[in-house]
Amino acid sequence: MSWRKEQRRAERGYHHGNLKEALLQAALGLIAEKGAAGFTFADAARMAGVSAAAPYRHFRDRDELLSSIAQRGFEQFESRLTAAWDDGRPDTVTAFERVGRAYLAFAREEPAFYNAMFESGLPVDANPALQAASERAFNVIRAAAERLAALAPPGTPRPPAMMMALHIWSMAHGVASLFSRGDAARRKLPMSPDELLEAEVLIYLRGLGFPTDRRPAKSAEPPPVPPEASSGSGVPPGGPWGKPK
Amino acid sequence: MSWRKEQRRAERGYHHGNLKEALLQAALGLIAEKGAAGFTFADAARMAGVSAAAPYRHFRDRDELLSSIAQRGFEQFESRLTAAWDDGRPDTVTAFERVGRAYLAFAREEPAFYNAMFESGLPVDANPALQAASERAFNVIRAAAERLAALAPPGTPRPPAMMMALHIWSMAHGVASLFSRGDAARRKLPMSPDELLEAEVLIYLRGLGFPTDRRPAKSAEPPPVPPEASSGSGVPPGGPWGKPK
DNA sequence: AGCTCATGTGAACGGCTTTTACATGAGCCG
DNA sequence: CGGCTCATGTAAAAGCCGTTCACATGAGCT
Repeated sequence: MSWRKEQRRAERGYHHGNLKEALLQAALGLIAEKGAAGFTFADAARMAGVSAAAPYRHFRDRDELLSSIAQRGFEQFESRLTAAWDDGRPDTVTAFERVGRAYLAFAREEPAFYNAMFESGLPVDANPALQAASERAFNVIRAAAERLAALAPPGTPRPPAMMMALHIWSMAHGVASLFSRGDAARRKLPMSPDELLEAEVLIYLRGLGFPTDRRPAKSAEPPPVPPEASSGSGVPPGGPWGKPK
Repeated sequence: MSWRKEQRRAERGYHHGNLKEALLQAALGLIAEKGAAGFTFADAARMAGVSAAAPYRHFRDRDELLSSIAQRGFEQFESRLTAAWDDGRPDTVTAFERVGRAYLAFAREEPAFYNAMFESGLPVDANPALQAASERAFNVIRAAAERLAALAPPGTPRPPAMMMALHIWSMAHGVASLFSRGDAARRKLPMSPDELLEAEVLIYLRGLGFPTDRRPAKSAEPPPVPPEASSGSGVPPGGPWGKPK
């Protein structure tokens, strides 16, 4: 009856060799399936082929495993946002919107990370490393907002970059957690979450006085790269939303 | 040692008399304290002074209790949003922003409900009654957006009300779940969550072409009520954000 | 070859969820 | 009033999980 476990053991020996990593991977899969709440320490151990007590050699407790995953998640998140931002190329507004799409893409493609980071209820502030990682990710948005704010049309008061960053973050997180994940994604929407967020951001930027109908703006921005005939996903003609019937 | 339980029993008799309600209240308190994930069926039973098996006479399982709470939450939510909207008085934009503040206020003041509704991970779509309640609440925002959209400045394409409603919802939910609750509220922000959301909505509405500097707009809106010298929390002079230094 | 210590095991404790058989007593019926 | 019935409660038990502890194993160093 227990030949399974014995065989497992025979295959890999008494010592696993890479248990910590195996546990992280197992947990990632389980969280993606059943959410951080449904994820079980014992299940991860089973999946790695070790006893229920083994994980305690690598993580103080279940929460520490979760924190480790959230930590990695923030790091990957930061890296993806940074890549999307691409230092503002080919122009600030285009790059800014690409960051928004990257946010949603991450939430969709890495549900386990996203869950651990934002929906697991673990106290980010209680863990300095975690908090720092979270802050580094946010700083990508913040830096992008900074560049954008610097381009504010002359004559109008310049919007605080920090505020813009918080606004953008809240929009992206709102769309992701309400419409882009799990079964909530099944709400019938008139448009895809990506389109929804893109329109939202465009309208917001327009509210700040940024020209958004054509990119790059014909304003004072020095194009770091010759503008390509970009953006198959750019603004549809007639504004950020489809043409009204 | 067990005089406690015996005494409890002596006080209220073998039958509790109102266990279902007592369990709901207990659960509400527990969820507010420890989150939906940390909430325990057994704990609620203990708090109500009954055995661990008693709750099963009133709820199929732990999830059904959670669903009941979410259901009530959506109902109260709807009622509070409806009150805040007040049928668009004294003017549409003012009322619209009041709905935004009511959203945040609900998230802050009823953390247990909000948690059960949006953060407990229970499948809203799987429960028709729950889904319907959720939809009714959203419809308040949707109706408000409808009224607002009808006031779109002439000459510009009229924004779809559904899209506006989804945008506003995502902003409110984003701000609430990132900045307005639990320990995440401790992120040092340059402004309160309420101010943050208010500015976000105002900038967004401006992006749609709505005049937001003074309310009621001097546009075509027929004021249903003589405009009061309202809004101690209205737009500060100089735009939706504070004056830039 | 032998020692040591990181890593893994099994057993055990307490707590939770859920089921089952049984107990209680409130409300109804004659 | 006496007795029946059934909703509502209880205790006990099975199965799972998290966590701890004493003990086993074997990889790597000397």
